[in-house]
Amino acid sequence: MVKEKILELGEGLFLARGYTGFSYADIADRLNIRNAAIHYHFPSKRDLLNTIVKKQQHQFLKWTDQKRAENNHFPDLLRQTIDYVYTVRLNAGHQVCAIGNSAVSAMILPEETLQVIRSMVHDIINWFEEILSKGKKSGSFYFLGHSKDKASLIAASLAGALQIARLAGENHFHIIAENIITELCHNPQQIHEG
Amino acid sequence: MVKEKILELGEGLFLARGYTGFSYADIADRLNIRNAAIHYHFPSKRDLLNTIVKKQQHQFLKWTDQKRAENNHFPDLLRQTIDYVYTVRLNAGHQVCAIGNSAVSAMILPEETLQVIRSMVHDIINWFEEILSKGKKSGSFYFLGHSKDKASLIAASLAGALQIARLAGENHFHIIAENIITELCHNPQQIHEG
DNA sequence: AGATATACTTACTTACTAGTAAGTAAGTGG
DNA sequence: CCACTTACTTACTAGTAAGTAAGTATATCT
Repeated sequence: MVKEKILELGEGLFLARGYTGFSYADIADRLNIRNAAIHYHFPSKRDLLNTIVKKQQHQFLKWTDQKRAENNHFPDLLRQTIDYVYTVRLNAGHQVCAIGNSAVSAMILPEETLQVIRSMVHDIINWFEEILSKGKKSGSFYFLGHSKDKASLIAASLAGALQIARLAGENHFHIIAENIITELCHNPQQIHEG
Repeated sequence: MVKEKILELGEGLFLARGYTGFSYADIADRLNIRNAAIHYHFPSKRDLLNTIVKKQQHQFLKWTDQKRAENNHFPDLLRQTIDYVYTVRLNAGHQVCAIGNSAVSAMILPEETLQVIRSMVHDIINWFEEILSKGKKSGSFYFLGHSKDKASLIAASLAGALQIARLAGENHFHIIAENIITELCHNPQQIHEG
């Protein structure tokens, strides 16, 4: 379906070049259709962007629901989340995540889209919080302070890591991600007990 | 001087709206001059952007040289760095840092500018590394792994924090920044000694 | 068979983009 | 005082942006 392909290409272009960095012509050229065909499916660029971010949010929420049911080991769940939300963007060729991207365009983005993005930020932080607090209780994770604060720190770190990786090399992302996981899984008592 | 004002406005607009998110007209309108006057000082938009990022890099390097000479307490130095590089952007009204911004525009930015940005990424990471390794030796900081890796984690976290703050509220930045500092300054031995 | 909906195309408009060419007023140097 | 520079302006061009109006082929419903 063409509509689906427009969405996929639009998503890729948005995450790779930002809202003002791509045009309907970019999508039309790649699909070998005319500019107006995109307007048929998405009357305005705002409509397109809105559909893209809503789709992303929906997919993320569906994914977390599924993972919750699977009842995985918490460090695995963290790793899987990093893969699903961030590493995918790294491998898709110079993309950054929707949050980083939207933050840059925030002043130009339509309010409707910003509301979706804002709720996505909370969805991601809440998901990390859920993993972290459960993982802390079960003894898999060790960290100071509130789970919520640690969750937003991790969300910020990974969004930033994706950007640094894009400028300074892929390995930066993997190093940062491993650092986050190692720190979380490290029991401070272990150093002084052995 | 007009040239200086163009640079200042250009910097603000770039950090607030991204490279493709502002035009010469935006600057011209604000300074009540004509579009062509900007072209007189900066023949192309690439020239303008290049001057902006080079200026930022120069200022940062000058700042770190000065701070090195002052011989501050390391946690204070970290705090001052966060203020100088990031909090300024937060207070300037919905800006993000040059790294986050450039990462989003990376595919459209001229190679010349990307080279400056890439070296800025290294400058910032190297500066954090310097503070961290010295602070660790002197007993102010406690962390696992290499200083270099921790430095890039902190640079990523703060860049991401600025973006999350822009979408979800200023307090997010301060919470994340405090979390980073608290964790670094926390001696794991202290929990089990008292 | 006729009406209607779907999924486009062609051809266009309006608005804005970066960038340029030519001219000018106000200084500066010899 | 004349040549030249600085720092612009006016007026433009070429290209691209989003968006629209009108037409068309194909499939579906009745």
